[in-house]
Amino acid sequence: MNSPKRITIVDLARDLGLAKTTVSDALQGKGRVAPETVALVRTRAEELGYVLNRAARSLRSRSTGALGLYIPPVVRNFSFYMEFAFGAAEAAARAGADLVLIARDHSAMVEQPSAVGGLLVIDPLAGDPTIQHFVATGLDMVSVGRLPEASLPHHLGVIEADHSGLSRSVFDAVFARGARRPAFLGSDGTFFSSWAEDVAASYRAWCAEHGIEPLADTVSVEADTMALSGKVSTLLAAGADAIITGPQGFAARVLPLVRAAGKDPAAFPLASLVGDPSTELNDPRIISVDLLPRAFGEASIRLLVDRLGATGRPVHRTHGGRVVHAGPSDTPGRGGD
Amino acid sequence: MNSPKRITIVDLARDLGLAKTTVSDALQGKGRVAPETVALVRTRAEELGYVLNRAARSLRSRSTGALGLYIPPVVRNFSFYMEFAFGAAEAAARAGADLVLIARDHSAMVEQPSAVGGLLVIDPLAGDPTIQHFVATGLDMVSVGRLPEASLPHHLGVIEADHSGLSRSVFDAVFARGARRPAFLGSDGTFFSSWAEDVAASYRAWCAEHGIEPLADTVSVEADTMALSGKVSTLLAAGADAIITGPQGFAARVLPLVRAAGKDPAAFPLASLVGDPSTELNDPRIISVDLLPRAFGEASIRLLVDRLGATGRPVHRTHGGRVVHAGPSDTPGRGGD
DNA sequence: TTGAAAGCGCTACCAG
DNA sequence: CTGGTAGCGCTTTCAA
Repeated sequence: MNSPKRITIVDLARDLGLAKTTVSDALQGKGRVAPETVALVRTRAEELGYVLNRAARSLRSRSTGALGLYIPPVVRNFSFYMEFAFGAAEAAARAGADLVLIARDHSAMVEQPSAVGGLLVIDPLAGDPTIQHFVATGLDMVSVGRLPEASLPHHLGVIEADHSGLSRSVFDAVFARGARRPAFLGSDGTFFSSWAEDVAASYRAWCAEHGIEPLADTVSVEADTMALSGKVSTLLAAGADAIITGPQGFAARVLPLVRAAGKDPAAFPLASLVGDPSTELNDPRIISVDLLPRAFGEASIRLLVDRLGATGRPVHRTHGGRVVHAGPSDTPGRGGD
Repeated sequence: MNSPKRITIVDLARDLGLAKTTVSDALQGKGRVAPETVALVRTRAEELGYVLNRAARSLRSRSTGALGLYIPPVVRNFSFYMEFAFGAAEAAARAGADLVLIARDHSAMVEQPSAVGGLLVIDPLAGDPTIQHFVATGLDMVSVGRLPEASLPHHLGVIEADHSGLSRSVFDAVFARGARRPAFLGSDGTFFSSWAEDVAASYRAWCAEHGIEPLADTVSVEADTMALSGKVSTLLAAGADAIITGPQGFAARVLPLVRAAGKDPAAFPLASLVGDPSTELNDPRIISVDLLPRAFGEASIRLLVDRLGATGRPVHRTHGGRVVHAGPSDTPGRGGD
């Protein structure tokens, strides 16, 4: 009933009358072996059902065929991150690696670190102990969004969407629909990321350019309807005639609140800076940014793979996104690097 | 700029004047060491920035702190699987393991198998070469849905939702809304799973009980609108006065097609047996089954963890789900095992 | 083109 | 309670 004992390269070598070095080289096509020998070894390996022992390989060669993805706990439920993760898994597969979803907390990682050869950290919170741990480990990493720390060893790259440009397009669209006092509802310190910074700064700059007095507030990404409702009331009382929300899905949740407050949704523009596919991207009543999370995940892994083992200052890349209006006038995003 | 050389237990042992065995035992609390020694070793380890080498541990102890999740390529984009995966990652974390998303194809796995200690395979297609590979490897595994093969070594458990019961509730609901010729549109061979079997069988049985002539057809889970439209036309022409769809999201896609065919959606019940959160679960026009994918993922990992290393026939567990009507009369599902 | 030896860092096993 | 020895399966390095 149990594994009948797994076959090793030593077994293969004995069986073939070769040295285990030769077998090893033949199996991974290390060049020094005669083509016929390679064929012979491979055939026999298949016959005997040989499978490589990854642990042994890793131990000796200090390389693991896996890449890690760390998503901060607060936001793991957002569909943006799920789609991102699946895009990343796909890209990792193309690079011959598995993708490890790292969800354990810091303490557990000390006793049993993840066996990954490179790490993608997405929207990292300042001082997140898990990330500190990875840094201490000396793991090569690429961040999605800028890190709170100015400079970190082994931080090899940054990839981000053009949040300033995209949110600006949204503000313009809201303005074009007649809003003259658009309010901004961003995320608070429970989820601080460079994205949140960019978007808030972009709002202030846009207001300044249009001679509009900013009307901004923040909520927790974990806010319940009660909390959200309070914020919305305050903004409306202050004279908001449009609301642009930051965290994914919040615009859709604000919609009924606005209606309940007696506003006509048709005359009250609503926008989401991270469109939720389930509730926002297909809703004609909401202007939203589609960050193309799947492609984002793929591009991020590509950057990580490109930079693995490299040194020097972090490389910077930009990922595209697009603004989705109700009408047919979608604004294509700027992409590539 | 590079890692200043990672510290090992030998370094620690030398530093402390102890044997490396003692250090090893102390670090993992193997009981035989004096409490003070344990404290001493742990403190010093932290000071020196020691991190365990997972490869070495795995090699020696034949255990990896990671569990794998394999999702067939055809369906990876369905949000059901994404939510499932994140639930699984969370549960794995609680068990002290990482979750590896396995997306590589068979050929790549031979040269570089995934370093996992147990595997979750979900809705496996008959003859999927990747799964065959895992079986050959002798990896402990649990399947979500029954396997096409009758009996497989190391297949330690099966977990599934009560698809027959849930779909029956849906048929009843459709009937209650007045439909007398409800058609069923299931998935075809591009995605064969025990779920598809159960649901189709359940439909036929229900029809027989109600003296209704079955009206069923199948589509590819990858069907485009054109293909879907053709199927819908055929069903309507055959006299369908309601449509129940199998694959996630198909009911929402059928909705506009039905309207285009001149049917009044209000009088034409539409149902989804795997509700899509983005388009179906919140739509009052569609009756749908919420399989609670996140909790499903968690329960699946728990089963895997429970059964790791065990032997014998596969254990069977049931996961709950619920039917979501437009009204307030949701049917709670049966859960647990 | 091939082989032999050494050793990656850790844990299992058996002495003390 | 602690230490020594062996060895997991592989790749690296060097010699033939």
